[in-house]
Amino acid sequence: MKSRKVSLKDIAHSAGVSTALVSYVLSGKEKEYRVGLDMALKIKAIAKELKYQPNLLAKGLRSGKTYTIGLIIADISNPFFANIAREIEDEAEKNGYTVIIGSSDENAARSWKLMNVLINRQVDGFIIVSAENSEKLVYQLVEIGMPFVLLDRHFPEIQTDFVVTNNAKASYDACRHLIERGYKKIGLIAYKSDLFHMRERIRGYRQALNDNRMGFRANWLKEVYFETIAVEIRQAIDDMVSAESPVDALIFATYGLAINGLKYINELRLKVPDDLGIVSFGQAEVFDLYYCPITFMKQPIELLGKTAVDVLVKKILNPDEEQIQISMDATLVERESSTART
Amino acid sequence: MKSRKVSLKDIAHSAGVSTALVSYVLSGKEKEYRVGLDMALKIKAIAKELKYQPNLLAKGLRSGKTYTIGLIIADISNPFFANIAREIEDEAEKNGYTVIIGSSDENAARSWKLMNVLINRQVDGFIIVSAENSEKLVYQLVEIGMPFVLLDRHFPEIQTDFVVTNNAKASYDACRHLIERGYKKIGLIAYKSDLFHMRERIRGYRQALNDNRMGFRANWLKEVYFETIAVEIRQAIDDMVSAESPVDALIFATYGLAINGLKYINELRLKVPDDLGIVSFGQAEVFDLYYCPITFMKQPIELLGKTAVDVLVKKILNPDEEQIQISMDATLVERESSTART
DNA sequence: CAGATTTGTTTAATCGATTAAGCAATCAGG
DNA sequence: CCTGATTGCTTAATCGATTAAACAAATCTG
Repeated sequence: MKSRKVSLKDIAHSAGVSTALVSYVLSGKEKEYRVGLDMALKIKAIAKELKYQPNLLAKGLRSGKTYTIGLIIADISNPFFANIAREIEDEAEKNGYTVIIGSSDENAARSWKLMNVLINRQVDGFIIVSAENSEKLVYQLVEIGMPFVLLDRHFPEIQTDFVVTNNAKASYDACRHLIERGYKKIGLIAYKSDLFHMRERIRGYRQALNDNRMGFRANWLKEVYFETIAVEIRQAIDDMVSAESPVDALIFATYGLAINGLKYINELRLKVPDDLGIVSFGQAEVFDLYYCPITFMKQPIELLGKTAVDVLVKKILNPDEEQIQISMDATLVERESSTART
Repeated sequence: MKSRKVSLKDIAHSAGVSTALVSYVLSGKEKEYRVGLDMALKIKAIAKELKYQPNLLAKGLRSGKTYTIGLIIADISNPFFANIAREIEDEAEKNGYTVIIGSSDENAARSWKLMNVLINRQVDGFIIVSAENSEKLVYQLVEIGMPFVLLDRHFPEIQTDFVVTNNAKASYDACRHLIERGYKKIGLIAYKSDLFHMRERIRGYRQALNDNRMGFRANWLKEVYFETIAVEIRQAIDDMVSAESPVDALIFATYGLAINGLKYINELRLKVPDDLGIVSFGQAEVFDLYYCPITFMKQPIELLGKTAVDVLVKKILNPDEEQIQISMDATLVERESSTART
């Protein structure tokens, strides 16, 4: 049963030739190394008969290329990341690469550990959705000359390749949309974070309010900690709706915030959009199936994933390629949760 | 910038000793191979200073162990699989293993291709959520003596290790629950599939109807093709609700069916649970946030994932371990979508 | 037909680690 | 002081592939 693995040597032996010849033939270099036609055929036949499968470890060790991409994301069980992972997987396969995914839990230490495991496995490059305070990773990758692309989030003060959404604009558009629909007191719930994409989502919102001469109150903008989201978001919403000047619309800066927020809004029996208009970031089936389908900023997930892979592959093939920085627009998908105020 | 990688040889050179010694020390075998204490310390110090990182390809090549698990699932962007992948990832890490995930798209050919890529990468074992008609994979793995565990689905006619949910019971419980709540004409929408878990879900449903002397009509049981789910499910539901004897409750056999079905039910403006009681398999945020939270059969995702890894690791360590076949119960989580009929 | 060229194949080093076997030097015991 | 055990380290083979260099035989050239 346990038929030992078939190696080049076995084929060579069976054909009565050296392993070199077998290698030449099976790696398609028969012309280049002028292998005899009949011998080439014979070797191919034997390889097929023995069901030869190359050992990619050996290949990688020798060649220094593993055709493997390390993907570090926050959490594969978050649909945004799961979807993007799927796109990356598919695009990578098209390019002959395999993807190894790791979840960082938005935790810099875990990211660091993951990165090292993957480096030791000799991945050819990284696609990274950065966790907070993980600049160190980026510097490390630069230092060892490892190709990488930041996805979805980047550090503006560090020069790197990246593929991201234009978050300030997305947030601006979300807010402006609510304004146009007649909402007057628009709140935003975001994560408490120094990550640029989150700062941008906050900035875009503030900007839209300003540009449209809308009022703003401190309790309309809430930043909650990722780790304690469940409790904090309740306080945040309580505060936003019960204040002397309660919000009439809410923007959720991420999918996770929306899920937690909507659950509590349901508990409070607030009706969307009559009591509260909603626009959210992220995307998932839940936005369609909510009793009042949720207006959301649709990020170009497919394109983000595909582009990240393409950029990375380009970088792997030519590390001296000049820096590639791509920012894509999100599009607003209007549903009933932001129906016009009368 | 591109500081070449540090190898054992570099450390050996820097310490003025042979690579063997370095290897002994860094792999913690200093006692066993009686390395001098001061030399051991010196080597460790140099390794740390040079920031030595072992090349896992070389290690794997030499030792025949890569501490890598191949995970083949239907689709990482399906929350059920994403969640289970996450559990597997975490449990694998605890055991010192890295996971490589591939999505098969419920496609046997793609599964086969994926399996081979992973075999070539010398994974130590597989966790597989089988696609239809992929018995061949199982036979292949058995033949080459590769440890593996089937997850979520298994082939009853093939003796393998597996970790699954007791689907007949789950389905039975789902149906009985609806019966107990006073529903009289209960339908089931499943996938058209020979996969055992799907047959079992259908069987459990039929059994529950029988045991409770409930009526049954052919148009209450629909099987739709995975590939054409979006159109087919509309026909199916049309047929089920508009027949001369329309259903008053519906069981969705999977998450994907539920999503598509609920969308159409919304379109039809059918009210849950008044027009239609619902129980679904699968699990996701959407069940909580639907206007009428959905009663569902909660599979023990965490335990399924964890157990699959544990079983696989056991098999890897001791391939002659006797067969491990584990079936776990799903629990019914009651929400408003199956509120009692008056 | 001698020398140059081409053709077809082998030899052996290499990637980075592991590990069995071997070899000095030191030490203990008689 | 000799013998045998112990300690500390080195040598070299190995995992499975790649590939530069060498080599022998066949073919060409003038």
